[in-house]
Amino acid sequence: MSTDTRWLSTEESAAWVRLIAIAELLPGALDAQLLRDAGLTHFEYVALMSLADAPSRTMRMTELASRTNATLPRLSHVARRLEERGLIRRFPCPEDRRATNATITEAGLDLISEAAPGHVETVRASVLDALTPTQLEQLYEIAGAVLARLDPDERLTATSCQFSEGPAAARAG
Amino acid sequence: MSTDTRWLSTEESAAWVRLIAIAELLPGALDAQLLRDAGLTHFEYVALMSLADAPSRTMRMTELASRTNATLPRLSHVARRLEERGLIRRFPCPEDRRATNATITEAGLDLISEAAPGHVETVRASVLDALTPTQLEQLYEIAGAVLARLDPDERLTATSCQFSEGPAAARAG
DNA sequence: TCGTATTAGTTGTCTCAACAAGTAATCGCG
DNA sequence: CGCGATTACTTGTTGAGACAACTAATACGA
Repeated sequence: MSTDTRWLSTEESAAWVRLIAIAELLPGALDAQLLRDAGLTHFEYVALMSLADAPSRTMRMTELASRTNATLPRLSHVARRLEERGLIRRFPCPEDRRATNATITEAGLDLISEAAPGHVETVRASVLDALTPTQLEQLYEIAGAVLARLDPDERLTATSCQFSEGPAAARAG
Repeated sequence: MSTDTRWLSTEESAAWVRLIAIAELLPGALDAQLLRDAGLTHFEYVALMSLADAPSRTMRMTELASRTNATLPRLSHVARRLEERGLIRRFPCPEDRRATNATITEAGLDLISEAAPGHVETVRASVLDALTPTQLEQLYEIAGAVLARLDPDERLTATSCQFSEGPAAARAG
């Protein structure tokens, strides 16, 4: 019955409580702003951004699901809704006709281009602007160490560029 | 149209992507372990722990909702399910008969006592054991700075002791 | 080349959370 | 008092995600 549990020290408990509070609050804060200003959940925003950054603005459903930490059924439902709104298009993959490719449309690019500034502003206001440059570096290292446990094959962090002028640049291509 | 957006630098973007990946993955990891080993969601576990740590193991629904970042309707549904399972009990508050008090039962205390070691083990395996003592201290400071933005009145971090021998101690009381 | 296993996605079912509306008790002010 | 406003909570409805079952296409071994 393993009564030899290594309980948390005061320091560990305090840090953990704060981390879990962030994990609880952050998704809601991001969803709230994006839903209010662009009618998109954070998940939909990330999915659209991933497509915008992909070569030919196109990606396989499986690949997109992996990058966004979604199950394939979940992505399938979300993709149907985004397609109904005209933000993406789906078509069978020529090379492997089992597969489906998703492409972001012009309307989708328009939407994320409009949404990006407000989202970046929220990211700054809720997190980044609260940290010193030193803390930003520390956060990078700490989060890297944690993700080595939570996401060993780096599915979620493989995305090249989620911000800067990503969407606008994709636009020009 | 505010074209003067301060886009994220490379360092900011990298740290942000990692943080958001953690916020995405951590709740699922905690839910998975607790559901598998104790039949509880992480939310239910935190709610029960909050009650176990409260004076007389009792708390007002509104207070509990605030501490767990739940809306009152959500907590109401969850409390009904927990009550049906015999893990908590609800009764009208004597002082203010609009209010409802929730108390954790003996069965509830038993369950979280059994669940706590496995949960702590998961917390260690997924986060804490990946960090050096220095990084733990840095995480504490960083998370504090972020929560000053996300949770200004410290609703989520007000809980005294979520770990160590909290539940067992409450038991003796 | 036939048949089975595997891969890729979609669809259906159930559970849960968000939102809105409803109920009941208390407060506040004339 | 007494009546509207507020507070505390519950209930009903809608929508989204998890899981399992299903379809379709490909890979591969005999």
